Amino acid sequence: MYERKIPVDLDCPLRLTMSLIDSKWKSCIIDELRHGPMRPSELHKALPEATPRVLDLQLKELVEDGLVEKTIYPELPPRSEYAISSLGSTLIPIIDAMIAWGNSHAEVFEKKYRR
Amino acid sequence: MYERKIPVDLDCPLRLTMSLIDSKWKSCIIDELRHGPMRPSELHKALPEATPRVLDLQLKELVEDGLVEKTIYPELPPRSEYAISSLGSTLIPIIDAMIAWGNSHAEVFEKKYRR
DNA sequence: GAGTATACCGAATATATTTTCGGTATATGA
DNA sequence: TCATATACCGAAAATATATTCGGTATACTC
Repeated sequence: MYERKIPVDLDCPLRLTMSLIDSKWKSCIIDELRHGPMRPSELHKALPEATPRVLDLQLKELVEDGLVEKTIYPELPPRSEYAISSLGSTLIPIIDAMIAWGNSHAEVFEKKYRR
Repeated sequence: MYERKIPVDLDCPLRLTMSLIDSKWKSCIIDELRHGPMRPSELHKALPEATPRVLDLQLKELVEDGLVEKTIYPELPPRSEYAISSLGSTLIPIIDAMIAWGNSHAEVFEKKYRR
């Protein structure tokens, strides 16, 4: 996450949690990684609406925050894998709750957000 | 929420849920309103880091999304109150889970985000 | 009459975030 | 030799979001 001029008060536990997952793709990335480690190219196939660049940027932040772990294999062509960390996996119940909420209430927002 | 040029795929339940609460102040607003209806001026006192303007904008979106209900009292000076709706209250377990997570892991991020 | 408080809103500006584009490097296969 | 695939990154542009400023209107108190 970029540094804000006026930094958010992260003493608030809600703000702290939100700051870790509230970007456009982070929660989706965590949701994808729950089933096992993935390479960046696999992640892009799973989330085709996200550009490789933005996945790269957000994976980097997730690693910095300790929610995801990166493994580099010294091969050519290069290979790396990203896996959810034990800290990151503690967020899964929250992700699950949001998925369940979205499924339960999708109809309410169906018309509103229909493309 | 402002309309995106390339609209997000809200068929994904996770993205749908996130889209409703992932702005800077919405989750905080919902958290404040859980204890009862509040007037805009009260909300601003409770969340002094948020400007009245941004609270106004985000309350408007929360009302549009059906998560918050607005009551206008025909008095002068004007008075209005915002209350969490029954739909909005179904988000409270998610908010609670995020608060609990933030409390549990605050130490991990203490140094990182210390001002 | 001047100051205060209320809720709300338009518009310009500032900031944050994402996207787009192109480039690094190296091995493989056609 | 040329195209492909891999992961990654810098920089500019585009977009999204938040902030700042000032203004609307009204009734109250001093």
